[in-house]
Amino acid sequence: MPARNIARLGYVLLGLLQQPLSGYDLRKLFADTPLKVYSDSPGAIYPALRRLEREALVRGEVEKRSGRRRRLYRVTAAGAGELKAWLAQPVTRDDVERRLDDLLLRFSFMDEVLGPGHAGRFLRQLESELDAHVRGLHAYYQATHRSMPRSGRLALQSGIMSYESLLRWSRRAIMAYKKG
Amino acid sequence: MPARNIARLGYVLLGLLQQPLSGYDLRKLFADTPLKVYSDSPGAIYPALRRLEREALVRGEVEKRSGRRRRLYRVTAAGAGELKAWLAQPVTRDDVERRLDDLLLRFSFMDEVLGPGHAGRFLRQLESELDAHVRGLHAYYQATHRSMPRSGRLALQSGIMSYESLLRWSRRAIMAYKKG
DNA sequence: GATCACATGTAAGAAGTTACATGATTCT
DNA sequence: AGAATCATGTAACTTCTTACATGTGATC
Repeated sequence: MPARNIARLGYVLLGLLQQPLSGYDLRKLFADTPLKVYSDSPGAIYPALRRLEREALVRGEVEKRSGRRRRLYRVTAAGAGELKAWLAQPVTRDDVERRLDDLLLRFSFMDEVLGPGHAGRFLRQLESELDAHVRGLHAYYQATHRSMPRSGRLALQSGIMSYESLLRWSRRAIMAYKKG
Repeated sequence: MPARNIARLGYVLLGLLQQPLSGYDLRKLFADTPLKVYSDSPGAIYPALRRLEREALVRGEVEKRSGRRRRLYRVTAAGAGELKAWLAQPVTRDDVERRLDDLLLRFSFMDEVLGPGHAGRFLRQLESELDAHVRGLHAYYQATHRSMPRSGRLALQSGIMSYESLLRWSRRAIMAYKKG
């Protein structure tokens, strides 16, 4: 029943629309906050909202009051279900290796949407996959670093350090969830 | 004269083709090494190689010997020029905020293609922009963390920590280049 | 009155995804 | 002989980018 094709931006929108917002509000979020990684271009956001509306995952209504006309979007029950299904997916090795940003994005919505219990489970899965991946990266480094140019070697080190930093974060976050 | 439209994958290919490789070789690199972040799908790689060849940035020749026929690609002088122009761009705040992966990718090719002097300058620019961005993130955190749900706050912390980790890396890398 | 911020859209094109398709060679 | 791997490609579809377009309300 779920398994619609929703692009990453679609999930970002579903997550942010926990409170009703207009396309313009969303653009400002993408322009002014650390959500900058997502495009604030109208050519991305308005069509994405229309797609979600076509699938009945959000519903937009023109707001009457307050001067300018603007279309306020709200998540429907179906939309909330799609978001939950996305958030509830297990953490795979492939996610860690190729879609790390998605994992953090999912986590950022998790407390509000699925509750702290699920966020804790997610973090433990993440920690385990990160740990395994870091080991793999170290092995790869050991096997190859001698034959790499200096900047390539340093770039690989930066990738490893960045995964290690996220691993430390995940452990701290697990502690934060244990404390309640 | 440069300023052709080359997608990220195009630059990855130009960088890797410092040594002659086939499309299949490239796919294996993307499948088996930390370059996994790039797609190993034939529907991405073969068309990308053809585009580069159409622009005369690479040249592919069918290798005769050794059983199977395979098309080995080499970078042309024009291709090397495009790669250098891309690598030589200054590090901007926008790069740091929205295209961090590109910056690391560029750095990984820099030593071989532009030499250590340029790599050192790049690192100093990167360190400066990262430092400024980390300050901005801290300010944003201070201003907003009280009104965020726990998982959102933790996700933001992870972003900040990851930039801080890269900042520390950049300082270490600068030292490595000073030592020669 | 002009300019800026608000607010929403469309069109053309680039590039990636998934899935399918094909054939050669090597291995068991 | 059959399976796995090598090796290259295409087609349909989705989504994003860039650029253009339009109009309103608020501010100087």
